[in-house]
Amino acid sequence: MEKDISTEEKIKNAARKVFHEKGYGQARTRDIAEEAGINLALLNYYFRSKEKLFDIIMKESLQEMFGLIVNLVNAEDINLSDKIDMIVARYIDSISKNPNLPLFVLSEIQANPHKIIENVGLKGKSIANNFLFKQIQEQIDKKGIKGVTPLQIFINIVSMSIFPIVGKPLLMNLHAPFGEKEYEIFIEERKALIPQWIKMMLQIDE
Amino acid sequence: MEKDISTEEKIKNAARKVFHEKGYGQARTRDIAEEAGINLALLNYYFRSKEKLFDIIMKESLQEMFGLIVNLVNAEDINLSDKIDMIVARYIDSISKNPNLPLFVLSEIQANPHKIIENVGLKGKSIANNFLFKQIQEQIDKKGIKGVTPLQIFINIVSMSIFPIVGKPLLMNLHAPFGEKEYEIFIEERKALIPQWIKMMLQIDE
DNA sequence: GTCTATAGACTGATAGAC
DNA sequence: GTCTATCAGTCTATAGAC
Repeated sequence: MEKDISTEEKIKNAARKVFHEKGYGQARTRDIAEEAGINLALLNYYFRSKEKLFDIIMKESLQEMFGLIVNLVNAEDINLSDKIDMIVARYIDSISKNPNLPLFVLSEIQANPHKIIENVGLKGKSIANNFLFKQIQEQIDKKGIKGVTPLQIFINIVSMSIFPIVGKPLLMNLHAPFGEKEYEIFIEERKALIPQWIKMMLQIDE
Repeated sequence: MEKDISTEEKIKNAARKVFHEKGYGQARTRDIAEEAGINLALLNYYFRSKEKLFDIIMKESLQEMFGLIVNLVNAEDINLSDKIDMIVARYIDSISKNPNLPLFVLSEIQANPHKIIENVGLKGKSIANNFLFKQIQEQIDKKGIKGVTPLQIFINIVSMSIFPIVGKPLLMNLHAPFGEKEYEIFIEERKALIPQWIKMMLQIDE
């Protein structure tokens, strides 16, 4: 199935998988080479070093994690209620397909905050002053909700969507009996529940 | 300030710090020894190997993360509303003091699920059927709330409390201008807001 | 471009003196 | 118990053949 893609792409796919699973520290270039079905030397031929390969994967991973909802957040032709539905659905679907992504990004930043943020280009970008925040603020003002900011609501959306997926192994071991099937149902239920809860917080009536 | 504690304790404190920051893979035994102010050989004298030392720290970390609220969750003499307040406050305070803890635990489980769960004793324990879940279920039944389970609510409490602390570095870089001071206020606000939101979900009137 | 073989650096762990 | 010195293994990276 990966017959017609370039060697470079094969290595990147393998690197993404291994880095996401093990993290930079525990990932071995040999693992990546083996996973890609090529020789170790070839990895350095294409990417010069483990670190350079990592930087590329990290940059793409950040893109993957935030690019997901950037369009949605900034869209001016979608009303707040629909937008909440769509952000939750998109986050849960996307992270479910790539469950290691958030923990990879977050823990690498924790292990090496300066490097990731400076070298991989995250500096200066801001999520404040986007259209979604404006829509939330309008709703807060309209209903006279006290003490709530758009950022708080946004963090709630992200928290409630991502955390149960990030914590899947923990959840499946702590809440027995909880098999794959039960977990899937649990997440599917959340896809409907989270928007309801967010709208409750913002007093959006449907 | 650490004059009267044993060498063993000094090493454990150093190990906890280094492991929590860097994770197992990127932590070096030499870093731990230096942080503890002792020689590398002494680390192996007390703990035989990096892995054994890690297992001890991981066991304690899990204890730290869950032991926190076990008493609270099982307490039969605290009503649901107060319990929600206390769980949120305790989680936020404790994780704020030890912000690397959750990501350390979660990402090590991700990197090595079998090992952590089997070797470090997490198997068989269940959070279902505790008194908090019973209290939440009663409230759900009483109000006739549809489609919501105690587990969903519990995950919401944990998600909304932990995630903003875990994601602090990201948050502080993505939502400029956001300094230490602003972040502290943001978290302090959440301490009051999260219980309100949870009670909203459960239709608890105060 | 892709391989084998190996250099060179780092890391965990131990031997042995005190 | 604590140290210095060092080994043995592993890892990244490269040289060089094809």
